[in-house]
Amino acid sequence: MLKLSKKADYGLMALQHIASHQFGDVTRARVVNTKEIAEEYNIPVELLAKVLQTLAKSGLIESHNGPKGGYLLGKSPREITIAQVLENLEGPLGIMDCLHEKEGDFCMQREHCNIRTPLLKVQNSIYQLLNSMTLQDMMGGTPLITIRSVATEQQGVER
Amino acid sequence: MLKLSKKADYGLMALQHIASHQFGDVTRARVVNTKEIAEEYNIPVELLAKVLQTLAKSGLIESHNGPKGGYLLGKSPREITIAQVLENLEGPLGIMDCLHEKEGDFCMQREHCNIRTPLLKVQNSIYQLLNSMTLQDMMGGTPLITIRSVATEQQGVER
DNA sequence: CTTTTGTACGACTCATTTGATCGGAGATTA
DNA sequence: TAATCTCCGATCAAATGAGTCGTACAAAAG
Repeated sequence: MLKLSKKADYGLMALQHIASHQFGDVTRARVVNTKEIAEEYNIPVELLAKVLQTLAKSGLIESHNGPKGGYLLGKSPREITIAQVLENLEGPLGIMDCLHEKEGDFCMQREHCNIRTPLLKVQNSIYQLLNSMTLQDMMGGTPLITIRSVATEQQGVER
Repeated sequence: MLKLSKKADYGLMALQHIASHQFGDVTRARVVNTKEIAEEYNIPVELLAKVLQTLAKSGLIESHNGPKGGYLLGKSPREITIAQVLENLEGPLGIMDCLHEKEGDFCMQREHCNIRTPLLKVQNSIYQLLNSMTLQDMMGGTPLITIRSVATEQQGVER
């Protein structure tokens, strides 16, 4: 129920990985390639490649072609929110079809629908939640060796 | 993305309908049957029937058999939350598989997963949101007040 | 300049989930 | 007691998503 798609999962993992390596050593930001990420997290390479291509197309990451190539973050980790990632990979998020449909394309129940208004509020709240959490916030919670330097210099999620 | 299933939609509509008719006249609570609801909202009768059966099995509504039979609310509208309805119809809600799996059934990425912790917080926030909104809030009476409290009460990740 | 290595990109196939349907069993009213 | 209306479990078809394959392109190495 309300489960995220694999593409979304893989995309978030990859972004976290790229961000960690890029900010672990700022002077010479490491370019990470698809194969490296795929092997690290046991993700099918071709599928991950497709995900990264989509993210690159939207500008969240930059692709560098050729040998020694790979991906680099396109924006600051503070500017990349979970909502952005999900929408880029899976289209606009809405808990109901009719909440983001165009005019004249109503669902069968629209006429007497009695749950549209309350669910719209729920949807907005969820979006606000996802849009308030950035990639930066996601880097603080996992004490990995490679990103320890990052964790010490900036604390992530505050509540 | 993050779309609710048809069963969930139909279930919420039906519950709202049942609650409205029962709440409108408490002394002789009207028993509404499947066909009536299906026609009102243009829902396939057989599918709606299945949804109502599931809800009845969990105790959220009571089924009365025979002619003049139908369904009745099993609990107070205040005690029925959206989260309860969704979980009864679609199983435990989790934005990721690994967040409610049993021991020894880890996903492939679990070993080096770097997004588990932050996403767990997101999931908890969403659950809290859905569990704080009741059927009472969804009824026509005073939707604005109750819903607004939910939106402001959301315990998201603030920065 | 040629070769080699690795990425980018599109189309395709397969599996899982979801939506919808059918026929039978049980219960209540007349 | 019989007829009618409902609940209920099992089954089938469609849609969505996960994953794969093969080709084209770009850059570093020889």
